[in-house]
Amino acid sequence: MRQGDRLSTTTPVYAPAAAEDLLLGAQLLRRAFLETPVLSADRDKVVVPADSPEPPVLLIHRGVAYQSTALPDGRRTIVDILLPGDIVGVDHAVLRRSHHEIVAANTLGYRLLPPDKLRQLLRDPRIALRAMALASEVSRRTSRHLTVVTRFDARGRLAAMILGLYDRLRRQDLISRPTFNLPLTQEQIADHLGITMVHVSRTLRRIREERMVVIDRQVVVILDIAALRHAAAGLSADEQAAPGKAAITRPEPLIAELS
Amino acid sequence: MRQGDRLSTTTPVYAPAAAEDLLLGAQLLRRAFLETPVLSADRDKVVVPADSPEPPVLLIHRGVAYQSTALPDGRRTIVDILLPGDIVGVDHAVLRRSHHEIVAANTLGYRLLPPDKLRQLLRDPRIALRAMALASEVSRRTSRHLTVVTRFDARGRLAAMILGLYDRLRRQDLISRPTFNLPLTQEQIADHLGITMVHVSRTLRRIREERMVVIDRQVVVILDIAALRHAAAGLSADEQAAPGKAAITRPEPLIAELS
DNA sequence: CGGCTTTTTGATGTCCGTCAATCAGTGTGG
DNA sequence: CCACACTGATTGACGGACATCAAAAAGCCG
Repeated sequence: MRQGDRLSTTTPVYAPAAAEDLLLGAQLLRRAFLETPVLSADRDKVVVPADSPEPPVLLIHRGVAYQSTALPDGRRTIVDILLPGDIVGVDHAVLRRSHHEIVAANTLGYRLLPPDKLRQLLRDPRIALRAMALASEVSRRTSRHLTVVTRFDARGRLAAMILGLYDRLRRQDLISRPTFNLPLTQEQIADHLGITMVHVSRTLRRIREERMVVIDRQVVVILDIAALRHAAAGLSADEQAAPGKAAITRPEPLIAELS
Repeated sequence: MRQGDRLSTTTPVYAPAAAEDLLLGAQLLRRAFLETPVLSADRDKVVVPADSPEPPVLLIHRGVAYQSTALPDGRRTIVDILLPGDIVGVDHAVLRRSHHEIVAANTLGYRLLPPDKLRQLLRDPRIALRAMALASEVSRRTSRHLTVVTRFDARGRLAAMILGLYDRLRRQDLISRPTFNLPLTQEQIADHLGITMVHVSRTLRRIREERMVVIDRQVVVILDIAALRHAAAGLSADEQAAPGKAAITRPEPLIAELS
């Protein structure tokens, strides 16, 4: 199963009539990225500042980043978490300024495409379709997160977050077992879920005691994925990514590198 | 000031290099819509069901609609509120199924564009750019709303909602004074802001007593817009839409029809 | 070993949810 | 024209989930 299959069969969310073009568009866009060098950023480094003019599009190659917006009172919201393979900011093709800042959560490898280059690529309708699909995916993720944050308590939010990350990592073939690396501090998790750091800590303890998930030192181990899905119940369960109940053996995590 | 100017001067959010194409794309897309008949839906009518296959794109012509997702336990989240002039669902060009359902909040006039027709239009790079811009605008609104909902208390959320609607209506030239029609029940407002109906009622009373905003029977009258902006402080204040302090004279509201 | 960040835990308060009853407005039909 | 039903809004009492404040413990690194 290579890149192509993934798009058309494993995630059948796209219109059949557009599938072929989308596939080609994805390849073309990827090719354009591959002509750019892999850049690197350390933890907490701001890769794309907020309000930066002519913001680039980026492809996460390795590591984790997040998009955030700051409020004048010093608080912030982490709007989205970015994983290897994610393409962020396709809308930068049309925007004068970026809305969010993009920050490396750990050591990050990424590629940049300047916006005029992207605009040029978008002249190809297949790439344009692909860009729409990428934008749509982000938008779907955001609105899902919105639902989580408005309707779930801290436990449900945590469950939904972990499950969401797990499913995304699975879909990208970056992990095969229910355990992975999550390079976020509890404060960052708090800023993502709209609760306080203190409450994140307490809630983590709770779900650990429930033998649902163990999160220790940025390593996530899902113990009972059924319970996890139950706790995050009601979310469009995508497609059930894992067929059977996950019985973990040894925690041997870490997010793999993107090909 | 007609349609064109608005895009380039009144809302200078788009990249200069793309401005001209965006403008043309907007015109072309609009033209395509204008070839379709104006349909009509009554209050509470589901215009686009959730999960509907081959979902169309729509242009709101008159009235207000909202996008929502239901949870299995019967609760729902109203993700976005749609006003006259809004184009919703450009990502339906690539999706096999719609994510949200779209419901008329009051008597609604709208136009539909089937997805294959949109795909065909997207072959024109200018329209593709315009579609990206539309998607970007929705995404910006959603993430702003996410920030509001995660960081503000009920009073702040209400303030942000009212202010957001006010600014959008102003920008579309649908109102000129700080008063407008909001055809949502308190329960719908609650589902949008992630609080309960009961608490919406209490909070409305509170901001009324503070002489900030009066909302009675679906008519919103902003009494002190400075206080409102202060209560919703910290949001990217767009451009300050109203230059001076709004001193209302007579409440004479109602959302105008789109040309 | 300091000095730093990150996590943990306790005590206390509050915003908001839940439950429940009442009220106002609108429409319906006898 | 007045019951009647129905939806939407209002208000009170009470409890709980989460925030805040504060301090200490645990990692981490030079």
